[in-house]
Amino acid sequence: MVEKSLNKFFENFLQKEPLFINKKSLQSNYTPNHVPHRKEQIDQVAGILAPALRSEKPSNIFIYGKTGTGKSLTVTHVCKNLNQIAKKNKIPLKIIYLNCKLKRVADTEYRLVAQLVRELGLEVPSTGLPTEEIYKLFVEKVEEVNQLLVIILDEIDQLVRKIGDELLYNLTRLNAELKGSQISLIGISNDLLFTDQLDPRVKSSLSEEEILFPPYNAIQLQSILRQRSKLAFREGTLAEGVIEKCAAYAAREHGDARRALELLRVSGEIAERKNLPKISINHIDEAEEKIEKDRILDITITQPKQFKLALFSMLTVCEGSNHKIFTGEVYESYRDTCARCAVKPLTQRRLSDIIAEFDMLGIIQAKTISKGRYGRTREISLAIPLSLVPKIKNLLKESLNL
DNA sequence: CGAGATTCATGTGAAGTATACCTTTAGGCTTAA
DNA sequence: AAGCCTAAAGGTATACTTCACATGAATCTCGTA
Repeated sequence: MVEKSLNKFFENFLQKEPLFINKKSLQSNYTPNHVPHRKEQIDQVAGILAPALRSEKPSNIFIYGKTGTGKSLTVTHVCKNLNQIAKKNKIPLKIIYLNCKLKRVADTEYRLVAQLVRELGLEVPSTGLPTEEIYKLFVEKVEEVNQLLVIILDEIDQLVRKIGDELLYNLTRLNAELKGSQISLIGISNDLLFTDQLDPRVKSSLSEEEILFPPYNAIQLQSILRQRSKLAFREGTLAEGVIEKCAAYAAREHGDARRALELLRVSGEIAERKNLPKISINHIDEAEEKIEKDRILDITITQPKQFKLALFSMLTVCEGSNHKIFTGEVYESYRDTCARCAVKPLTQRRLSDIIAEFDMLGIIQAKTISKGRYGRTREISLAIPLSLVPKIKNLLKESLNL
């Protein structure tokens, strides 16, 4: 019985005209052949990197602009082309892209360099070696072939905020040790004021060239959406005004094109699931909710155990009280939670750091305040919709065996 | 009444510890000459 | 004697703990008007 209805469901699914022709073109890692409204920046990046084709070291580049202004896209687009030409003409050129905020991948100096070595095709242990040694391995591996190496460090601001700018200094200094090869760095930052916090030496060598990416305006966003949706959807799937609304939503958030595209894609998925032939304006609101929800759920389930416990405690305390909550309360609740699932609790010192990390992730907002006679603490409030709290708590409960 | 001292709860930095993993080295065993 | 394997020794990065000091405004204290 069940089998039969399931069969039918899949049959129907197959017969249905899909809304999407090519969903990939709306996903955030997609690189279109043509990048609109970024001609100037593309030319700049290309101009700076071009000497690589003559085996001269290109200047380091520092790129900044808000999220979704096409920074990564532009750079990968240029590099893709550069790589093709280099390959065709047998020019030794290697381009490595690294996202620095990935937890447990590139969030410390050791791990970042280790990751670089891995990209060059050499397995290295996750811990145990001196950082010096890792640098040495890296240099050796680079020197194996006389080549130019372009390293793209995305979201570099997050990394430096966490571990300082020494890493960048070391990287820029490596060129002095290299004989046949040379390294160029491309730093990408979402924080416009980031360079101010850098050591002047690092700053001057990292930003030999600087490129600013301004936000897209609503008109530009619309044209981007049109271009991509032509690839992604069957004709006539978009109701009147859908693109305009997506663009408007994204323009409201400092012209974030990534968000606009995501809105469109998720709207499409929602419509498809509902068996509707068209995407309507209402789906966009649903999509916005879903995106936010997915983002938060994704962050929560990928946290390490102690972080989950801490989050669970914060949610519990927040639920139970209507005022802003403080570190002390969270810690008490956290200890209870630990006791319930037989985990040895961390110290308050450590919890304090964990809370600060959640603040960075944007799950909560934490502000240190002084309550005068009653001490000093963090004032914590949730940065997620209240309606989501029970769902997250359940998820956490499950994964913690509570 | 107001200036300055006090106080509280926790932020925060530095140094120390536990753990998991790494390489090196020394000793013991086997093997081949 | 040379080669190979193994286990101990000695090293590192990372997550965490311990210790000690810093913070900063509400509250208290006490001198003065």
